[in-house]
Amino acid sequence: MSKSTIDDVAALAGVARTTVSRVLNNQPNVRAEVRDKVLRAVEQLGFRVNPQARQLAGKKALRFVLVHASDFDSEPNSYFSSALELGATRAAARLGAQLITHVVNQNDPHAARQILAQAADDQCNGVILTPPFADDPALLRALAAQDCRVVGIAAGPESQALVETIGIDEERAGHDMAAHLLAQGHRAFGFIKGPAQHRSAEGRYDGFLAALAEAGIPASAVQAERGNFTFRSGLDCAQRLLGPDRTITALVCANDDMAAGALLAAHKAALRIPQDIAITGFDDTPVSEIVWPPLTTIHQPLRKMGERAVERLAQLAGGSPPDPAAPPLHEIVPHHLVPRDSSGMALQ
Amino acid sequence: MSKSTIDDVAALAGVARTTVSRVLNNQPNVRAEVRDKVLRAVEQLGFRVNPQARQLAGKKALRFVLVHASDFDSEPNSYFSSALELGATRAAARLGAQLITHVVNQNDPHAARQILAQAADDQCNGVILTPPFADDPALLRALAAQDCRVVGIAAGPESQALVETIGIDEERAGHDMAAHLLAQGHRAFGFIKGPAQHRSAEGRYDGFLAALAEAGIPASAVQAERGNFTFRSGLDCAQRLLGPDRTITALVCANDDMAAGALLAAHKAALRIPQDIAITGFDDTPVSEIVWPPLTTIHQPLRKMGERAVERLAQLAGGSPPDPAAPPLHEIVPHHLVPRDSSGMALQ
DNA sequence: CATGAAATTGGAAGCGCTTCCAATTGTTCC
DNA sequence: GGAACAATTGGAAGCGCTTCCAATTTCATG
Repeated sequence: MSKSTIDDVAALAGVARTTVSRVLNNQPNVRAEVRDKVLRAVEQLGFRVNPQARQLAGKKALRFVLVHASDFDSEPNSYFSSALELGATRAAARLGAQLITHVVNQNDPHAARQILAQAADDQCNGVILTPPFADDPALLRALAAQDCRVVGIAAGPESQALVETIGIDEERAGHDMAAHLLAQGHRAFGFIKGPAQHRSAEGRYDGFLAALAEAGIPASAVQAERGNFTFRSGLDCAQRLLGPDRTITALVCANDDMAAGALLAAHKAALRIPQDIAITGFDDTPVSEIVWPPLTTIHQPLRKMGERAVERLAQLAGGSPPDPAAPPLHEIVPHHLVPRDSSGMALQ
Repeated sequence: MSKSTIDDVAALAGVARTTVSRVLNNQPNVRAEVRDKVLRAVEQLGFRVNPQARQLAGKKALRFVLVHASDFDSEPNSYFSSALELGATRAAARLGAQLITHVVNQNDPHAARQILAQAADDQCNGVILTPPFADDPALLRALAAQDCRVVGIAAGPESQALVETIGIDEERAGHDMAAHLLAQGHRAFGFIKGPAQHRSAEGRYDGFLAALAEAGIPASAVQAERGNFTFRSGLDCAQRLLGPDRTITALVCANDDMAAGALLAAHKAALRIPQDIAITGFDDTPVSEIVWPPLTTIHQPLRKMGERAVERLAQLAGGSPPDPAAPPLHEIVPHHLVPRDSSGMALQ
C-alpha cells in the first residue's frame, strides 16, 4: 500500500522528474516516444499525483470562501447547501485549494458587513455567494472594491452584469416544463412562484409563460400564487388553487418542497395524481423521489455548480487580470426534465 | 489579500520557524513568554496554517476512500450520502488528507470484490464503509487481510466486533423516542421498522420496546410492520396500521422518509396529527422539516459521523500498530430528540 | 562537416511547513 | 566558579511537486 512518487515514475521511465511533470501537465517539448514511456510507467505504478504537493510547488496556494444563507445562526439543514458545498469541496480538494465555509443569517441586517469582514479576515482569493446574497448588488460591489473575486450562484440578471455567475437557464427550464405538460394535452394551468426577491427563479415563470404563449394561451389564463419555497406555502397556495371550483389540470411549482405541499393538498382534496391534476416541481432534490407519486421536476445540478464555482475562481486567481471592458460571464449549466409519475400520463 | 506564512510570524515574533511550529502544534519546551509572543504575532497577521504544506512536510500523506451504496451505478441522490461525505471531505481538507469517493451498486453480486479492487488500486490508508457494506463481515475480513483499515458507519454488533465503527446509540435513541411519547400519555403504539439487514436500525426497535416494557407495556401489544426506508413503504405500512379499526395513538417510524409516507396515509384517512395520531421519524434529514406538520425525529449527526470517520482513520494511520488483543472501538456520537408538531401535544 | 537555431531534457531551487540534530542558555550541585 | 545536566531555541534537510535556467541533442542549412 505504498504510494508512488514522481521520482518512482521518473526512475522507471528513465527520465528526469521535470520530464514526468511536463507529461503529466501536458506541457510541450516532449517527444511522443518519451511521453508514452512516462505514461506507461504511471500506469504500471498506479501513480497518483499528490494535489497538495502540486499546489504548494506551483506557488498557487488558493483559498476560497463559500457563504451559506440560513434562517438561523447555525448551519442550514438543507439539501441545496449540502450539495453545493459538496461539489465545491470536491473541486477544491482536486485543485489542492482550501475552501472555508461560513453560515450567515440572511435576516440579519448586518449580514453583508459580516460577509465583507470575513472575506478580508480569511485572506481569500475569492468568494462564492448563494441566494439571496448573490442578488445583493451593493455587497457585490463592496467585495469588488476590496479586490475580492466573486462567483454568484443562481443569481439574477442584475448580478450577472456585475460578477461571474453560474446557474441553469431558468427560462428554458420553465419553458421545458410547460412544453412537457402541453405535450400531454394540458391547457389549464396553475403556477406557484417562489419569493419575489429570488430573481433567478422568476425566470422559471417567464419561460413557462413564453411556452404557453407559443401555444396560444395568454398569461391572464394562468392561475398564479406566490409561495416562499416551503412545503407549507406550497400546501396553502395549492389549497386555494385546488378548491371545489378547480379548473386547472396541471400545477407547476417553482421548487420541489412547494410541490410536495401541493401533493398533500391534492391528496386531501381526494384528487387523483396525475389523472385529475398533474403536479410538478423544480430542482430534483431527494424530496422529489421521496413523495408519492414521485415528482416530475427539473434537475438542477447543484454539485456541478459548486464545482464550477471553485474552478471558475481558480481560473480567475491564476490568469491574467480581467479585461475591464469584458462583461462577467454567466455560465449556464445544463438542466434536464425528469419525468416521473406526478405527470406521467397524458390527459384523457 | 496576501497570505502570511510561518516565516512572517517568526520574523514578527523574533523567533525561528521551528519555535513557531512548536507553538502552533502545542509541543513542549517553549517558554510561556515566547508562546505568548508567537500567538500575538499569529493574531496580528491573521496567519492561517496551510494544511497542504503541513501534511507534506509531516510526511503523513494520507488518502482515504469513502464507499457510497446506491441502487444504480450513478451517485445516490440522497441526503444521507451527501451529508456523510460533506463531513468526511471537510475533515480531510482540514487534515490535508485526500478523500476519494466511490459509488457501488449494492445489488451487484460483485460489489464486495469491486470495493476490494478499488481499495488496492487507490493505494489508500483506509476505507469508510456505509450500510449495507458496513454490515458485510466477509468484506470486512478481506479488507483487513489486504492491510486496509476500515471504519464502518452505522454498523451492527457483528461488524463492531471486527472493525472500528461509528454510530449513534440506536437503542438509547429508540428508548428516548418511546419515552417522549409515553410522557405525552400514549399507551397504544405502532412501529414501522427498517430493512431486516440494517442491523443497527434494529436497535431502534429494541430500545423502543425496552422503554415500553419499563412502562408495563408488553411487546405483544405493539403493532409492528416492516418497511424498507422509502416513503412508499411508509405509506403502505401506515395504511394498514391506520385503517378504520385503528387502535394506536402513536406511530413510530424507523426513518423520516417512511414517516413522511405515514403522514400522507394519516392525511388520507382524515386523521388529525398529532391529536388523533402522533407520527415520528428518525434521522432529522431535511424531509423532517419539509412535511406538514413537521416531524418529531431523532437527530443523527451525519456530517459529524463523516468527520469522525476520517479523523479515526487518520489516527489509525499515524499511530502505533493496533493492539491485536484490544477490541475495535465503537464510537457513539450523540443523538438528540427533536420535538416538532407531529407529536407536539399531550394526548387529550 | 561545421555552424546556428530550435527542440528537448535535466539540475536545482524552493513552495510552507515539520522535524532531526546541533547549538545555546539556564539551573543545580559540589 | 566550574561541571554536569536539563530546558530551550535554531539551522538545515526535505516532504512531492513545479518551474526557471542551463545543458544537451537534434535539425536545417551552406
